[in-house]
Amino acid sequence: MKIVKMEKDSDLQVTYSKRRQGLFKKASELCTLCGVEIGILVFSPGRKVFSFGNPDVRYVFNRFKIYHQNPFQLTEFGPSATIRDLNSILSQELVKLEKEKARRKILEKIRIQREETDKWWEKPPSELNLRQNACLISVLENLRMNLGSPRFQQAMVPQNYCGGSNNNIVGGGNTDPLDERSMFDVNAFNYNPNMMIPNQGPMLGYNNIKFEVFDPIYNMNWPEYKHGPY
Amino acid sequence: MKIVKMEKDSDLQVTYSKRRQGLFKKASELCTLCGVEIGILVFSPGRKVFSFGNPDVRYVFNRFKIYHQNPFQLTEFGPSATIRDLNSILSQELVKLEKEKARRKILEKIRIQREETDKWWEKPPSELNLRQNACLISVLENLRMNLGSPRFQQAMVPQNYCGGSNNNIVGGGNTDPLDERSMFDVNAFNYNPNMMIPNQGPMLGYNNIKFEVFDPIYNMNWPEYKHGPY
DNA sequence: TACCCTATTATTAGAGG
DNA sequence: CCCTCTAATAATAGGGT
Repeated sequence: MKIVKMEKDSDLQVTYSKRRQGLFKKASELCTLCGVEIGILVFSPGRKVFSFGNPDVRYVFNRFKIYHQNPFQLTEFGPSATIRDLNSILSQELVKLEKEKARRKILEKIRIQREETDKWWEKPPSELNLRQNACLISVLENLRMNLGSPRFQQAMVPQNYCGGSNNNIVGGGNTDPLDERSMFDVNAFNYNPNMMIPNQGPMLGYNNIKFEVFDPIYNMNWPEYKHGPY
Repeated sequence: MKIVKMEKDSDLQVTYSKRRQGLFKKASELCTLCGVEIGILVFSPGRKVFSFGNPDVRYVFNRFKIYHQNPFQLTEFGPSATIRDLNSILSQELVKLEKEKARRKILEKIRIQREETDKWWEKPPSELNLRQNACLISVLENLRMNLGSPRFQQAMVPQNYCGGSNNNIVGGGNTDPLDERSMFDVNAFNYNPNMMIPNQGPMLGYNNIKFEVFDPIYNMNWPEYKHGPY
Protein backbone atom coordinates (compact mmCIF):
# COMPACT_ATOMS: atom_id res chain seq x y z
CA MET A 1 0.00 0.00 0.00
CA LYS A 2 1.34 3.36 -0.96
CA ILE A 3 1.73 5.70 1.97
CA VAL A 4 0.29 8.91 0.64
CA LYS A 5 -2.55 11.05 1.88
CA MET A 6 -5.83 9.31 1.18
CA GLU A 7 -8.14 11.09 -1.17
CA LYS A 8 -11.54 9.80 -0.23
CA ASP A 9 -12.58 11.28 3.06
CA SER A 10 -14.65 8.28 4.13
CA ASP A 11 -11.73 5.95 3.53
CA LEU A 12 -9.49 8.32 5.41
CA GLN A 13 -11.76 8.35 8.42
CA VAL A 14 -11.94 4.58 8.54
CA THR A 15 -8.24 4.18 8.10
CA TYR A 16 -7.61 6.80 10.73
CA SER A 17 -9.74 5.03 13.29
CA LYS A 18 -8.28 1.64 12.59
CA ARG A 19 -4.72 2.77 12.55
CA ARG A 20 -5.05 4.96 15.57
CA GLN A 21 -6.37 1.94 17.41
CA GLY A 22 -3.49 -0.11 16.10
CA LEU A 23 -1.04 2.55 17.15
CA PHE A 24 -2.41 2.72 20.66
CA LYS A 25 -2.41 -1.04 20.91
CA LYS A 26 1.24 -1.14 19.86
CA ALA A 27 2.00 1.50 22.42
CA SER A 28 0.14 -0.44 25.07
CA GLU A 29 2.07 -3.59 24.27
CA LEU A 30 5.33 -1.71 24.37
CA CYS A 31 4.44 -0.34 27.79
CA THR A 32 3.67 -3.77 29.16
CA LEU A 33 6.52 -5.65 27.56
CA CYS A 34 9.23 -3.18 28.40
CA GLY A 35 7.80 -1.28 31.34
CA VAL A 36 8.19 2.11 29.71
CA GLU A 37 6.13 5.24 29.96
CA ILE A 38 4.52 6.55 26.83
CA GLY A 39 2.38 9.52 26.02
CA ILE A 40 0.72 10.01 22.66
CA LEU A 41 -1.38 12.86 21.40
CA VAL A 42 -3.15 12.75 18.08
CA PHE A 43 -4.98 15.69 16.60
CA SER A 44 -7.44 13.92 14.42
CA PRO A 45 -8.88 14.93 11.07
CA GLY A 46 -12.22 15.08 12.87
CA ARG A 47 -10.99 18.02 14.94
CA LYS A 48 -10.64 16.02 18.08
CA VAL A 49 -7.66 15.05 20.12
CA PHE A 50 -7.04 11.49 21.08
CA SER A 51 -4.49 10.46 23.56
CA PHE A 52 -2.78 7.46 24.93
CA GLY A 53 -0.87 7.49 28.13
CA ASN A 54 0.86 5.16 30.49
CA PRO A 55 0.47 5.80 33.30
CA ASP A 56 -1.27 8.92 32.07
CA VAL A 57 -0.61 11.25 29.23
CA ARG A 58 -0.53 14.23 31.57
CA TYR A 59 2.05 12.51 33.71
CA VAL A 60 4.26 11.83 30.73
CA PHE A 61 3.79 15.34 29.56
CA ASN A 62 4.77 16.76 32.92
CA ARG A 63 7.82 14.58 33.03
CA PHE A 64 8.74 15.88 29.64
CA LYS A 65 8.33 19.41 30.92
CA ILE A 66 11.17 18.81 33.34
CA TYR A 67 13.46 18.73 30.37
CA HIS A 68 12.00 21.99 29.17
CA GLN A 69 12.24 24.31 32.09
CA ASN A 70 13.28 27.03 29.77
CA PRO A 71 10.67 29.31 28.39
CA PHE A 72 9.14 27.97 25.26
CA GLN A 73 10.42 29.02 21.94
CA LEU A 74 8.49 30.26 19.02
CA THR A 75 9.82 27.47 16.89
CA GLU A 76 7.72 25.12 18.90
CA PHE A 77 4.66 26.53 17.31
CA GLY A 78 4.20 25.46 13.78
CA PRO A 79 2.50 27.22 10.96
CA SER A 80 -0.82 25.76 11.95
CA ALA A 81 -0.81 27.48 15.33
CA THR A 82 -4.00 29.40 15.61
CA ILE A 83 -4.51 32.94 16.73
CA ARG A 84 -6.07 31.45 19.79
CA ASP A 85 -2.87 29.60 20.55
CA LEU A 86 -0.74 32.66 20.19
CA ASN A 87 -3.07 34.94 22.06
CA SER A 88 -3.10 32.52 24.88
CA ILE A 89 0.65 32.24 24.97
CA LEU A 90 0.95 35.94 24.80
CA SER A 91 -1.24 36.52 27.81
CA GLN A 92 0.76 33.98 29.75
CA GLU A 93 3.96 35.72 28.90
CA LEU A 94 2.58 39.12 29.72
CA VAL A 95 1.68 37.87 33.16
CA LYS A 96 5.15 36.49 33.63
CA LEU A 97 6.63 39.73 32.44
CA GLU A 98 4.63 41.77 34.93
CA LYS A 99 5.74 39.52 37.74
CA GLU A 100 9.33 39.86 36.72
CA LYS A 101 8.97 43.59 36.56
CA ALA A 102 7.50 43.67 40.03
CA ARG A 103 10.29 41.53 41.38
CA ARG A 104 12.92 43.70 39.83
CA LYS A 105 11.29 46.88 41.04
CA ILE A 106 11.40 45.66 44.57
CA LEU A 107 15.03 44.74 44.32
CA GLU A 108 15.81 48.03 42.73
CA LYS A 109 14.00 49.92 45.46
CA ILE A 110 16.11 48.12 47.99
CA ARG A 111 19.21 49.01 46.08
CA ILE A 112 18.26 52.66 45.91
CA GLN A 113 17.50 52.76 49.58
CA ARG A 114 20.87 51.29 50.24
CA GLU A 115 22.58 53.75 48.00
CA GLU A 116 20.86 56.61 49.70
CA THR A 117 22.11 55.44 53.00
CA ASP A 118 25.51 54.47 51.71
CA LYS A 119 28.46 56.45 52.92
CA TRP A 120 26.59 58.11 55.67
CA TRP A 121 29.78 58.00 57.66
CA GLU A 122 31.23 60.58 55.34
CA LYS A 123 28.82 63.09 56.71
CA PRO A 124 29.70 65.02 59.83
CA PRO A 125 28.43 63.31 62.96
CA SER A 126 26.28 66.33 63.66
CA GLU A 127 24.17 65.34 60.69
CA LEU A 128 23.87 61.72 61.71
CA ASN A 129 20.85 60.33 63.40
CA LEU A 130 20.93 58.33 66.54
CA ARG A 131 21.07 55.03 64.81
CA GLN A 132 23.99 56.02 62.68
CA ASN A 133 25.86 57.40 65.63
CA ALA A 134 25.22 54.15 67.41
CA CYS A 135 26.77 52.36 64.51
CA LEU A 136 29.81 54.52 64.69
CA ILE A 137 30.11 53.82 68.31
CA SER A 138 29.93 50.14 67.68
CA VAL A 139 32.65 50.34 65.12
CA LEU A 140 34.78 52.32 67.50
CA GLU A 141 34.17 49.79 70.20
CA ASN A 142 35.52 47.06 68.03
CA LEU A 143 38.37 49.16 66.84
CA ARG A 144 39.38 49.88 70.37
CA MET A 145 39.56 46.18 71.01
CA ASN A 146 41.92 45.68 68.08
CA LEU A 147 44.07 48.72 67.92
CA GLY A 148 47.20 46.65 68.14
CA SER A 149 46.57 44.79 64.92
CA PRO A 150 49.59 45.12 62.65
CA ARG A 151 47.53 45.01 59.53
CA PHE A 152 45.28 47.75 60.74
CA GLN A 153 48.23 49.93 61.58
CA GLN A 154 49.75 49.24 58.21
CA ALA A 155 46.53 50.26 56.58
CA MET A 156 46.69 53.52 58.45
CA VAL A 157 49.96 54.47 56.79
CA PRO A 158 49.16 57.43 54.51
CA GLN A 159 50.39 55.97 51.26
CA ASN A 160 48.08 53.07 51.76
CA TYR A 161 45.19 55.25 52.49
CA CYS A 162 42.59 54.89 49.82
CA GLY A 163 39.55 56.22 51.54
CA GLY A 164 37.82 59.51 51.23
CA SER A 165 35.16 60.18 48.68
CA ASN A 166 36.84 58.44 45.82
CA ASN A 167 34.59 55.79 44.51
CA ASN A 168 37.35 53.94 42.80
CA ILE A 169 39.34 53.17 45.85
CA VAL A 170 38.61 49.58 46.13
CA GLY A 171 39.36 47.98 42.84
CA GLY A 172 38.82 44.30 42.73
CA GLY A 173 35.23 43.44 42.41
CA ASN A 174 34.04 42.21 39.16
CA THR A 175 36.63 43.05 36.59
CA ASP A 176 35.30 40.54 34.19
CA PRO A 177 31.70 41.23 33.33
CA LEU A 178 31.63 38.17 31.18
CA ASP A 179 30.79 35.86 33.99
CA GLU A 180 27.88 38.10 34.80
CA ARG A 181 26.94 37.87 31.22
CA SER A 182 26.77 34.15 31.42
CA MET A 183 23.83 34.63 33.70
CA PHE A 184 22.01 36.04 30.77
CA ASP A 185 22.51 33.01 28.69
CA VAL A 186 18.97 32.00 29.27
CA ASN A 187 18.94 29.66 26.37
CA ALA A 188 21.67 27.55 27.84
CA PHE A 189 19.15 25.39 29.53
CA ASN A 190 19.85 21.84 30.45
CA TYR A 191 18.88 20.49 27.17
CA ASN A 192 20.42 17.20 26.28
CA PRO A 193 20.45 16.61 22.56
CA ASN A 194 20.74 12.93 23.17
CA MET A 195 17.39 12.81 24.80
CA MET A 196 15.59 13.62 21.62
CA ILE A 197 15.70 11.68 18.48
CA PRO A 198 15.23 14.21 15.75
CA ASN A 199 11.72 14.31 14.50
CA GLN A 200 11.24 11.09 12.67
CA GLY A 201 7.88 11.97 11.32
CA PRO A 202 7.11 12.85 7.78
CA MET A 203 7.08 16.52 7.13
CA LEU A 204 3.68 16.97 5.74
CA GLY A 205 1.99 20.02 4.53
CA TYR A 206 0.35 21.52 7.55
CA ASN A 207 -3.36 21.28 7.64
CA ASN A 208 -5.34 23.76 9.66
CA ILE A 209 -6.72 21.43 12.22
CA LYS A 210 -8.31 23.31 15.03
CA PHE A 211 -8.87 21.61 18.28
CA GLU A 212 -12.01 22.56 20.06
CA VAL A 213 -13.10 19.86 22.39
CA PHE A 214 -10.95 17.13 23.62
CA ASP A 215 -10.28 15.07 26.58
CA PRO A 216 -7.05 13.23 26.59
CA ILE A 217 -8.28 10.31 28.57
CA TYR A 218 -7.78 7.61 26.07
CA ASN A 219 -5.78 5.03 27.82
CA MET A 220 -5.64 1.43 26.82
CA ASN A 221 -5.49 0.47 30.40
CA TRP A 222 -8.79 2.14 31.15
CA PRO A 223 -12.18 0.62 30.66
CA GLU A 224 -13.21 3.58 28.58
CA TYR A 225 -10.62 2.69 26.02
CA LYS A 226 -12.91 0.83 23.72
CA HIS A 227 -15.34 3.67 23.59
CA GLY A 228 -12.92 6.35 22.68
CA PRO A 229 -12.57 9.70 24.30
CA TYR A 230 -15.39 11.07 26.26
CA MET B 1 3.18 -13.93 22.22
CA LYS B 2 2.15 -13.21 25.73
CA ILE B 3 2.15 -9.52 26.55
CA VAL B 4 3.86 -9.46 29.92
CA LYS B 5 6.95 -7.68 31.08
CA MET B 6 9.98 -9.39 29.66
CA GLU B 7 12.35 -10.91 32.14
CA LYS B 8 15.67 -10.93 30.37
CA ASP B 9 17.03 -7.45 30.19
CA SER B 10 18.86 -7.98 26.93
CA ASP B 11 15.72 -9.28 25.27
CA LEU B 12 13.81 -6.37 26.67
CA GLN B 13 16.23 -3.89 25.23
CA VAL B 14 16.07 -5.46 21.81
CA THR B 15 12.32 -5.68 21.84
CA TYR B 16 12.06 -2.13 23.06
CA SER B 17 14.16 -0.81 20.20
CA LYS B 18 12.33 -2.81 17.60
CA ARG B 19 8.88 -2.00 18.82
CA ARG B 20 9.61 1.64 19.39
CA GLN B 21 10.76 1.81 15.83
CA GLY B 22 7.63 0.02 14.72
CA LEU B 23 5.48 2.37 16.77
CA PHE B 24 7.06 5.43 15.25
CA LYS B 25 6.71 3.97 11.80
CA LYS B 26 3.02 3.37 12.40
CA ALA B 27 2.65 6.89 13.64
CA SER B 28 4.47 8.21 10.63
CA GLU B 29 2.22 6.28 8.29
CA LEU B 30 -0.83 7.53 10.10
CA CYS B 31 0.37 11.08 9.75
CA THR B 32 0.89 10.71 6.04
CA LEU B 33 -2.22 8.74 5.26
CA CYS B 34 -4.60 10.88 7.26
CA GLY B 35 -2.83 14.21 7.56
CA VAL B 36 -2.98 14.31 11.33
CA GLU B 37 -0.62 15.74 13.90
CA ILE B 38 0.91 13.32 16.36
CA GLY B 39 3.29 13.67 19.23
CA ILE B 40 4.76 10.70 21.05
CA LEU B 41 7.03 10.62 24.04
CA VAL B 42 8.62 7.44 25.28
CA PHE B 43 10.65 7.25 28.44
CA SER B 44 12.85 4.28 27.73
CA PRO B 45 14.06 1.61 30.15
CA GLY B 46 17.47 3.25 29.73
CA ARG B 47 16.02 6.47 31.11
CA LYS B 48 16.24 8.29 27.86
CA VAL B 49 13.46 10.09 26.12
CA PHE B 50 12.51 9.26 22.60
CA SER B 51 10.06 11.31 20.71
CA PHE B 52 8.11 11.30 17.56
CA GLY B 53 6.41 14.38 16.30
CA ASN B 54 4.59 15.72 13.34
CA PRO B 55 5.22 18.51 12.73
CA ASP B 56 7.16 18.58 15.99
CA VAL B 57 6.60 16.89 19.28
CA ARG B 58 6.91 20.16 21.20
CA TYR B 59 4.42 21.77 18.93
CA VAL B 60 1.89 19.03 19.52
CA PHE B 61 2.38 19.00 23.25
CA ASN B 62 2.14 22.74 23.40
CA ARG B 63 -1.25 22.64 21.82
CA PHE B 64 -2.18 20.27 24.56
CA LYS B 65 -0.65 22.52 27.18
CA ILE B 66 -2.19 25.67 25.85
CA TYR B 67 -5.60 24.17 25.75
CA HIS B 68 -5.36 23.04 29.32
CA GLN B 69 -3.74 26.04 30.90
CA ASN B 70 -5.38 28.94 29.19
CA PRO B 71 -8.96 29.63 28.47
CA PHE B 72 -9.31 31.60 25.34
CA GLN B 73 -9.14 35.30 25.88
CA LEU B 74 -8.68 38.10 23.52
CA THR B 75 -6.59 40.65 25.25
CA GLU B 76 -5.85 43.92 23.60
CA PHE B 77 -5.24 42.01 20.43
CA GLY B 78 -8.46 41.64 18.58
CA PRO B 79 -9.69 39.10 16.14
CA SER B 80 -8.23 41.00 13.25
CA ALA B 81 -4.72 40.45 14.48
CA THR B 82 -2.86 38.18 12.20
CA ILE B 83 -0.71 35.34 13.33
CA ARG B 84 2.25 37.29 12.11
CA ASP B 85 1.25 40.22 14.32
CA LEU B 86 0.91 38.05 17.34
CA ASN B 87 4.08 36.16 16.67
CA SER B 88 5.89 39.44 16.42
CA ILE B 89 4.37 40.79 19.61
CA LEU B 90 5.11 37.56 21.33
CA SER B 91 8.74 37.66 20.35
CA GLN B 92 9.03 41.17 21.66
CA GLU B 93 7.44 40.21 24.95
CA LEU B 94 9.69 37.22 25.26
CA VAL B 95 12.73 39.37 24.80
CA LYS B 96 11.45 41.76 27.45
CA LEU B 97 10.74 38.90 29.78
CA GLU B 98 14.20 37.50 29.42
CA LYS B 99 15.71 40.88 30.05
CA GLU B 100 13.63 41.32 33.16
CA LYS B 101 14.67 37.91 34.37
CA ALA B 102 18.29 38.70 33.75
CA ARG B 103 18.05 42.00 35.57
CA ARG B 104 16.38 40.38 38.49
CA LYS B 105 18.98 37.65 38.58
CA ILE B 106 21.75 40.20 38.82
CA LEU B 107 20.02 42.06 41.60
CA GLU B 108 19.49 38.83 43.38
CA LYS B 109 23.10 37.85 42.99
CA ILE B 110 24.11 41.16 44.48
CA ARG B 111 21.79 40.59 47.38
CA ILE B 112 23.23 37.15 48.00
CA GLN B 113 26.77 38.39 47.81
CA ARG B 114 25.93 41.09 50.28
CA GLU B 115 24.46 38.56 52.60
CA GLU B 116 27.55 36.47 52.28
CA THR B 117 29.70 39.33 53.41
CA ASP B 118 29.37 38.59 57.00
CA LYS B 119 29.56 41.48 59.45
CA TRP B 120 33.11 42.22 58.61
CA TRP B 121 33.17 45.14 61.00
CA GLU B 122 32.79 42.74 63.87
CA LYS B 123 35.99 40.98 62.95
CA PRO B 124 39.33 42.16 64.25
CA PRO B 125 41.07 44.50 61.82
CA SER B 126 43.77 41.90 61.34
CA GLU B 127 41.25 39.80 59.49
CA LEU B 128 39.96 42.58 57.33
CA ASN B 129 41.02 43.05 53.77
CA LEU B 130 42.25 46.27 52.30
CA ARG B 131 38.85 47.36 51.17
CA GLN B 132 37.30 46.88 54.55
CA ASN B 133 40.13 48.66 56.28
CA ALA B 134 39.70 51.47 53.84
CA CYS B 135 36.13 51.72 54.92
CA LEU B 136 37.12 51.95 58.53
CA ILE B 137 39.71 54.53 57.73
CA SER B 138 37.18 56.56 55.88
CA VAL B 139 34.93 56.49 58.86
CA LEU B 140 37.73 57.52 61.17
CA GLU B 141 38.79 60.32 58.89
CA ASN B 142 35.37 61.82 59.04
CA LEU B 143 35.15 61.27 62.73
CA ARG B 144 38.39 63.10 63.26
CA MET B 145 37.00 66.04 61.37
CA ASN B 146 33.95 66.19 63.56
CA LEU B 147 34.99 65.18 67.02
CA GLY B 148 33.64 68.38 68.37
CA SER B 149 30.10 67.72 67.34
CA PRO B 150 27.82 68.08 70.36
CA ARG B 151 25.44 65.49 69.14
CA PHE B 152 28.22 62.98 68.68
CA GLN B 153 29.53 63.62 72.13
CA GLN B 154 26.06 63.25 73.48
CA ALA B 155 25.78 59.91 71.75
CA MET B 156 28.98 58.84 73.45
CA VAL B 157 27.50 59.30 76.87
CA PRO B 158 27.18 55.81 78.42
CA GLN B 159 23.48 55.90 79.20
CA ASN B 160 22.73 56.68 75.62
CA TYR B 161 24.94 53.98 74.32
CA CYS B 162 22.80 51.43 72.64
CA GLY B 163 25.37 49.34 70.82
CA GLY B 164 26.86 46.08 71.90
CA SER B 165 24.81 42.97 71.51
CA ASN B 166 21.44 44.46 72.21
CA ASN B 167 19.15 43.73 69.34
CA ASN B 168 16.65 46.37 70.19
CA ILE B 169 18.92 49.34 70.08
CA VAL B 170 17.90 51.35 67.17
CA GLY B 171 14.41 50.53 66.23
CA GLY B 172 13.49 51.34 62.68
CA GLY B 173 14.57 48.82 60.16
CA ASN B 174 11.68 46.98 58.74
CA THR B 175 8.94 48.78 60.57
CA ASP B 176 6.59 48.62 57.69
CA PRO B 177 7.74 46.26 55.04
CA LEU B 178 4.38 44.67 54.67
CA ASP B 179 3.59 45.86 51.22
CA GLU B 180 6.86 44.67 49.82
CA ARG B 181 6.70 41.47 51.69
CA SER B 182 3.31 40.64 50.34
CA MET B 183 4.52 41.14 46.84
CA PHE B 184 7.29 38.71 47.41
CA ASP B 185 4.97 36.22 48.93
CA VAL B 186 2.64 36.47 46.03
CA ASN B 187 5.41 35.84 43.61
CA ALA B 188 6.87 33.02 45.63
CA PHE B 189 10.12 34.84 45.43
CA ASN B 190 13.06 33.72 47.49
CA TYR B 191 12.01 36.13 50.08
CA ASN B 192 14.49 36.94 52.77
CA PRO B 193 13.36 39.38 55.41
CA ASN B 194 16.94 40.54 55.81
CA MET B 195 16.99 42.15 52.44
CA MET B 196 14.04 44.33 53.27
CA ILE B 197 15.93 46.38 55.78
CA PRO B 198 17.43 49.47 54.24
CA ASN B 199 21.16 49.52 54.45
CA GLN B 200 22.10 51.68 57.39
CA GLY B 201 25.73 50.83 57.42
CA PRO B 202 27.45 48.68 59.96
CA MET B 203 25.16 48.32 62.92
CA LEU B 204 26.63 46.09 65.52
CA GLY B 205 24.02 44.03 67.21
CA TYR B 206 21.66 44.09 64.31
CA ASN B 207 21.57 40.44 63.66
CA ASN B 208 21.31 39.14 60.18
CA ILE B 209 21.84 42.42 58.45
CA LYS B 210 24.53 41.72 55.98
CA PHE B 211 25.67 43.81 53.12
CA GLU B 212 28.52 44.78 50.94
CA VAL B 213 28.95 48.47 50.57
CA PHE B 214 32.03 49.27 48.68
CA ASP B 215 32.15 47.41 45.47
CA PRO B 216 31.17 49.89 42.80
CA ILE B 217 30.59 47.15 40.29
CA TYR B 218 27.41 46.47 42.14
CA ASN B 219 26.09 49.81 41.25
CA MET B 220 23.18 49.23 38.96
CA ASN B 221 23.78 52.55 37.29
CA TRP B 222 26.85 51.21 35.66
CA PRO B 223 26.52 50.81 31.96
CA GLU B 224 26.95 47.08 32.02
CA TYR B 225 23.89 46.74 34.13
CA LYS B 226 21.87 49.54 32.75
CA HIS B 227 21.64 48.14 29.32
CA GLY B 228 22.02 44.50 30.05
CA PRO B 229 24.31 42.20 28.17
CA TYR B 230 22.43 42.22 24.94
C1' DT C 1 -20.92 5.08 12.01
C1' DA C 2 -19.66 0.39 13.67
C1' DC C 3 -18.75 -4.27 13.27
C1' DC C 4 -17.35 -8.68 10.69
C1' DC C 5 -14.54 -11.24 7.27
C1' DT C 6 -10.47 -12.33 4.73
C1' DA C 7 -6.68 -11.94 1.55
C1' DT C 8 -2.69 -9.51 1.70
C1' DT C 9 0.91 -7.28 3.78
C1' DA C 10 3.69 -5.91 7.75
C1' DT C 11 5.79 -6.74 12.07
C1' DT C 12 8.76 -9.02 14.94
C1' DA C 13 11.01 -12.71 18.16
C1' DG C 14 14.57 -15.38 18.06
C1' DA C 15 18.65 -17.09 16.15
C1' DG C 16 22.89 -16.25 14.01
C1' DG C 17 26.73 -13.36 12.14
C1' DC D 1 26.18 -2.68 19.71
C1' DC D 2 24.85 -3.44 14.86
C1' DC D 3 22.87 -6.19 11.11
C1' DT D 4 20.33 -10.14 8.47
C1' DC D 5 17.20 -13.89 7.99
C1' DT D 6 12.85 -16.33 8.63
C1' DA D 7 8.88 -18.52 10.59
C1' DA D 8 5.15 -17.08 13.16
C1' DT D 9 2.16 -13.74 14.26
C1' DA D 10 -0.36 -9.40 13.81
C1' DA D 11 -2.28 -5.54 11.34
C1' DT D 12 -5.21 -3.89 8.06
C1' DA D 13 -7.55 -2.44 3.39
C1' DG D 14 -11.34 -3.31 1.27
C1' DG D 15 -15.70 -5.20 0.94
C1' DG D 16 -19.97 -6.52 2.99
C1' DT D 17 -23.86 -5.97 6.36
